[in-house]
Amino acid sequence: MPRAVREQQMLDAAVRTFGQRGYRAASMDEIADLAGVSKPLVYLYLNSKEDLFTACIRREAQALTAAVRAGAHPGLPADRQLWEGLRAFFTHTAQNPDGWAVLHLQARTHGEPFAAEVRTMRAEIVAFVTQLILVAAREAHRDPSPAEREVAGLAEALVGAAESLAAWANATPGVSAKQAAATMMNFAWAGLGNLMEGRSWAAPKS
Amino acid sequence: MPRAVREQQMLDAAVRTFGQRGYRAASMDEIADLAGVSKPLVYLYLNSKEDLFTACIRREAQALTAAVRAGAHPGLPADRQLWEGLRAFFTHTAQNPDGWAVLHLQARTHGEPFAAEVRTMRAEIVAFVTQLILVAAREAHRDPSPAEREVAGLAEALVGAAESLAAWANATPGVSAKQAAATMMNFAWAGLGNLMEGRSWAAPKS
Amino acid sequence: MPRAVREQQMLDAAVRTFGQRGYRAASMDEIADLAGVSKPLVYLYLNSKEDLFTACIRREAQALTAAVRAGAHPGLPADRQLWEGLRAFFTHTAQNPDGWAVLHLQARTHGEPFAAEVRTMRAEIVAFVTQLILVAAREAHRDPSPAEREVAGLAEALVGAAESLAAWANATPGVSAKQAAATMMNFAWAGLGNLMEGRSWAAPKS
Amino acid sequence: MPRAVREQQMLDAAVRTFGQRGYRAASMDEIADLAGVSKPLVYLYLNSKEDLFTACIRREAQALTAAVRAGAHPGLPADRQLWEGLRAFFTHTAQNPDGWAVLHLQARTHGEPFAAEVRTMRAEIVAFVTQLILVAAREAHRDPSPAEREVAGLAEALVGAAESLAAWANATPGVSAKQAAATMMNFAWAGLGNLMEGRSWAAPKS
DNA sequence: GATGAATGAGCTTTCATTCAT
DNA sequence: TATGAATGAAAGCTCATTCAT
Repeated sequence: MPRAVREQQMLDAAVRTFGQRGYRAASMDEIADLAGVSKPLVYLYLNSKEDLFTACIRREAQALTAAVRAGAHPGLPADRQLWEGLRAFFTHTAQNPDGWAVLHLQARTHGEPFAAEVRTMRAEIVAFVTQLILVAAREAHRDPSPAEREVAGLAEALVGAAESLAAWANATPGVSAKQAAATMMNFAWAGLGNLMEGRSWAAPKS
Repeated sequence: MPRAVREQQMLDAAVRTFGQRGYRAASMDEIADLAGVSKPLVYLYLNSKEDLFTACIRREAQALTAAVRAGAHPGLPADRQLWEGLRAFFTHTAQNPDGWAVLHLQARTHGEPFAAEVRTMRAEIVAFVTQLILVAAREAHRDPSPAEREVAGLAEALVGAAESLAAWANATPGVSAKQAAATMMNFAWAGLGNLMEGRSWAAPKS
Repeated sequence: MPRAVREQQMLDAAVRTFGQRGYRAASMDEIADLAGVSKPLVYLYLNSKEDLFTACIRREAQALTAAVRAGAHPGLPADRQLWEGLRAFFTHTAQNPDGWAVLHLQARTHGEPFAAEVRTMRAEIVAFVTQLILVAAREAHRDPSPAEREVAGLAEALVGAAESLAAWANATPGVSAKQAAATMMNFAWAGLGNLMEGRSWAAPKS
Repeated sequence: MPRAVREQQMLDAAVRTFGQRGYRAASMDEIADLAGVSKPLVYLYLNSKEDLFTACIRREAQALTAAVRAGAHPGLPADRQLWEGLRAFFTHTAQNPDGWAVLHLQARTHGEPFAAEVRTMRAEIVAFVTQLILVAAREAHRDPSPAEREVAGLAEALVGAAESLAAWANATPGVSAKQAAATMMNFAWAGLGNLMEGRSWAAPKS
């Protein structure tokens, strides 16, 4: 059996095991068994548990960002792009729960080589959202364009809200990807709209 | 040294170790060392690694919800309550990064006895926010009051956004708890305001 | 509470725990708890686990040999003495199962300081039986008296058979001490009787 | 080195260690050392200390019963079968003192998973002896055949006596298996002979 | 006379990793 | 390309034992 195929089988088994058991609790034995190969072969192809986990994170991160970008076509208006991106995100996470668990839970929880990997992916998504917000600001002829830090914070909040809703949608029966995306839009777009118009909530002086 | 004091020392050490290393990677040896006691004493007082971790989660969850509730005084108008609750939340998480890591990352990542513990706490906070939204709807004389599922989704999104911002604020130098709270309010309040007035973003057909 | 009384309570607890759990599996914690005292007191009175176990063995050995000797009055004819000794033996072991477990199982199984203690007791009983056999030989005017080694072997066999029957009687409902003793007499006395008369089973050559 | 061979080496080491130290006092470290392998290999092949001990018991029980049955050929008259069985028994126990210690002392002393294993083997031997006694009764044209419970008790006593003599023969220099068997026959056969003829020792009315 | 507080040492078990083939 | 055989290192947990009071 060709190496590339075997490797994908191993990564499949690893994502499933890491996603369900966690990085430390997953054993190379179990992964090799699930992949239907012997342990030395896993080491031959993927070097070490650390490298294997990193490979899982990379593959799943790639798949997720690809899905989101594929949803949001550059030509559309900003709100439509956001809407499509969110739908793609919720759909992908619902269909790849183990991959999502690896990215959202496991990779961030197990320290440095891995957290960085996820930060990179997350930064990419946050950058995508940020740019969307700036496009929207331009579309609304907002002048001057909003402060960078403010936009960064909003993008973070938006992504965090989406992540949280993904978990909620997965756990709550009867909530579809589309509904989750609609909730996100309702929640976020108005707040962003206010930003466009330069209004903001007035913090009390306390 | 009296038992109660020692127990708190142990919990301090455990929260720090679990927060930084994760549940599996943290060793009882390291925790005992950090607490300045021998391992058997940790077992004598706290029974097992599992029980110790659970005790950490409970203590930190209690502290966090107490802080949030102490911030939001029931007499105030809803937006003010939300604002104060958010400030308390960001302040607490900034001051207890290890405790926050235990609750937000570790406890959710390491399976069933622990995840349930955090779900309980999170449900409490989500319920608190939900009720705040409903109060706001009443204050705005919204009629009929919004659908339960819709409110639940928004509360989830709001809490998720706040969790995400907490991590961002901790990691980004120069972002204060107050600023994080302001970002949250800007992000969320207008969206909620739209909800109050019955408006919503129109999802495209497809 | 006077020391002597406390000590007996501790020995009671220890015999029970050692008898049921075994020497290694019994923990000083459990013994102290069962005795209703704190662990340091057990050490103050009985020094160490080894000494405590030895004290248990001695007390139970003493009680058992005393019971057997009390049954067999020196004045009676030899068969009657044997009969009474056996009855006393089966009665005592049935009434003190934990003590009997300590002597018969635990003490012999856990190596040298302890096995010697039981060998001493057993030697005493074997000597008693041996002497009984010799008395019987004299009563039967057997001349010359039987070889020492032969008698020793028979006594060993008799004691072993009795020990085995004790376990069987304890485990089989409806078998009384008296019935066990009768079985022993039927089994043993005739064999001994043959010995008295100088007859023996002819081993085939080969 | 092939697995089957290694496993036997491990069992050899384990029988020796368990026989001399006892189940609890024997450490897996010592067993692995004595077998000339590392500890993980012992676990890989034999699972756990409990399983290892059980495997020892089973192997030794099998070997002992096989030896006894191989000695007593079904065609012979009952007394001759008994004689040969006893010789085989004493020979085997003398040649495998550690295995005999495992069966006779350790397995019975350390509680339930193990004691049952030995009870099974012992029941098999007692059944064999019982059947021998019944055959003898038939050979002697005894009518009616003796009561079941009586025979069971006698078989228990006989086996117990043999077990005890085995220990004695092992501990007393200069006592051969043949001599031990002769002592047993002298002790037991006459008693059984009385049984055959319906005679019994008359218990005093107390 | 009695105990709460504390520990050094040791145990069973698991796991990532590597040879030799 | 693929694996059966093997291990160093470490982790969770328990226990007999001792102070200080």
